Amino acid sequence: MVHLDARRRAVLRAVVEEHIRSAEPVGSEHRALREQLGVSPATIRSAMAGLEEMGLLTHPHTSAGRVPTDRGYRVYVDMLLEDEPLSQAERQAIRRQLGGAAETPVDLLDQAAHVLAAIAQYASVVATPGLRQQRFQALHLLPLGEQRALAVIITGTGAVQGRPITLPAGVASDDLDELSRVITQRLQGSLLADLTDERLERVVGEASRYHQLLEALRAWLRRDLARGARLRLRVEGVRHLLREPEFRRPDVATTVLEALLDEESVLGQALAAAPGEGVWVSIGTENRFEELRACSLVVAGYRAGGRLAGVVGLVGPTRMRYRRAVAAVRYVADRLSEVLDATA
Amino acid sequence: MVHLDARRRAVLRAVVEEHIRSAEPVGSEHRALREQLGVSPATIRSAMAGLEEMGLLTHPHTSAGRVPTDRGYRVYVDMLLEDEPLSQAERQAIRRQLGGAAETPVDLLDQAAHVLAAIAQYASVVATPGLRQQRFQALHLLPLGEQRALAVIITGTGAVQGRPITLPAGVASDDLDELSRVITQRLQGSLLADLTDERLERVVGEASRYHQLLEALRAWLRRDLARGARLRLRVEGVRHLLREPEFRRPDVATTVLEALLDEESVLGQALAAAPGEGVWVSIGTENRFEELRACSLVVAGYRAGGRLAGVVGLVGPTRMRYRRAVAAVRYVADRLSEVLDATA
DNA sequence: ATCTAGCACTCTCGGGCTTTGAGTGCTAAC
DNA sequence: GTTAGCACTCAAAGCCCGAGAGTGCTAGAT
Repeated sequence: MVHLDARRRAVLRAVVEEHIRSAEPVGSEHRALREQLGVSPATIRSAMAGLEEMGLLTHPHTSAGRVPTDRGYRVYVDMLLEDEPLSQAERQAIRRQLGGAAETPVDLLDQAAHVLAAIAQYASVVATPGLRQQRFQALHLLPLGEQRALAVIITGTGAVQGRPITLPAGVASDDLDELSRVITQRLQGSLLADLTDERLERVVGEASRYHQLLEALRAWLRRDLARGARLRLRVEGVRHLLREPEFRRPDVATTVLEALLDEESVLGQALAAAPGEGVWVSIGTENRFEELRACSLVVAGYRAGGRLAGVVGLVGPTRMRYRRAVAAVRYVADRLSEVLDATA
Repeated sequence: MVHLDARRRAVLRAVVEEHIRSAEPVGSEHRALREQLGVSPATIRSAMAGLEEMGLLTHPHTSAGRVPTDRGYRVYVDMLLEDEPLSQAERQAIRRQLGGAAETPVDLLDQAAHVLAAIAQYASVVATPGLRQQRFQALHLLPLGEQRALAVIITGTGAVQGRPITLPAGVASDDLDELSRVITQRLQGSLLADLTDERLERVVGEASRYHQLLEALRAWLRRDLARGARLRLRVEGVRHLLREPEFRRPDVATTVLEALLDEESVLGQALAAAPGEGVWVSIGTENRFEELRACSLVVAGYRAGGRLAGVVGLVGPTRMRYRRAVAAVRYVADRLSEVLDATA
């Protein structure tokens, strides 16, 4: 942990906040700075020089003002960040969006992404849990013509997943209902991730004639497990990023947008680094991925059915309005948990 | 319809194709042009002057070469476009992606978007039909605790849509199965768009105690109808656009990306203008929406279950490789129709 | 009648120059 | 420890100019 005397602390905070506001390097004679700190430019200069020595500020070139480094933002976020509660109107807007009509969970998460992007004016992302993170509620095998059926899994959160499967020879349509009922009864409440091969095997007895059918189900789940690492991501409000001056350089914009839109695995894995508790901030080069080095993430988990279900967050430039971002993410995550925990 | 003599025709084609290749204004002394046309620059110049007069070419400034106008591209596409069949390898790649494992329709469309973007190197978009465009296959009401049920609609293409609804007082869990069966039987095969209020009403008898439940179903469908205009869109390969020189200007890029990503309704409505048959090309200012004036769309419909189900297409700069784009879109749409028509 | 060559003209682009001014670091006085 | 003064540095902006690309026009060749 870095130690800062009161003066440097004040200077760091002022520089960071002013830079966040203006997007320009901040000089020692800057008006807002002088007013806020009430000391002479020379004094500010010496503090700045110290902060630069510590690696918290930097200089684009000799005659420019100071700009926070990623480490500078880190210290700011860790030590100097004050809460900036959302306005009453904003809270209401969020609650209205999320508390509205009983939607499907997917709709709800879409709306969360939407409102978060709108309020924070950055790109938002919601990672919805893969199948395996959810609890098995029921399986329904629905006849779908000759030798084919639609397998529908319903999860604890009310999500519905269907997939057509081919029936083994010798399984009639009439068996499907019975089979559905048996499987549902036996597996209800299990985490889908826990449905290992053996577990499924035991459900209907080993040498059963349903073997082939179970195999299909298993393949389905396994496939979903494989893509489980990269959760399903919903990204919204990308337009806000393009307004930020740091993303006006086309190469930077391209890199970031690729990471957000086309290579979802990058963002997904970056999000996976978030701890379960609280609001997590990852700044610039702290991100595991090169592509996100111009960005910061502000992320929080949300809960459904009493368990951590996914994460919701913001992506912005490192020069991000962390106060607002943290407040918005926290509020949305909390509301989301409230709604989802209630319905599960 | 514009009339062009052979010379102008050849010059227009050469200019358009060279500009597409190089992204630069094309001068009358341009090497490729002279070689291709085999006449002197002066001759080319006079043809160009004529084409400019007709509004098919333009001049960024006095001493620059010519650039096609939107109308120029239009004439090129309508009169001068030759087929450029995809390579064997590309066809195979597309077929592999689309013919693979029996996926859910949604997965299939995602893959179509993916492979199309990869092959054409532009952004791709796939519009999947709204619920109402599909045929009703079955309804299942699945108990979901106290007074609540999950209504699952299965459509002809095997798509699954679920939504929790609240049961009217006096409807027990046991009734649900029976009710599901009745509704399924009566409605099977109907187009969801045709499920009008009266139609639903008749299904279980008028003053029925299921009234409230039907009301919920109806609301669901109606809601989907409302959002039916904007189909569900899957956009991929946006990164390719950012590589194009015309999208390097941040304001242009912002406008286009907003239209593609955040304001799906814009793209959706633009796509809705596509006719059902063949490959449709919409160039720059021909697009209904201001935001897309820097873009061209190349779009074709695909069929499922014997009916037009949705559209698939590309979004690129007006300086687009139309030959490739048209070939790729046509091929993907055809393969998609093949697969979807087969499984429906 | 069409094409070509020649030529004067226009206008953008890029390089190199200078000026400007913001911001710094240092030193010495308070 | 703080402040004022001052010389120094360096990017950004403006400016000028030459180079070069491309044009349109006209007169002559085919």
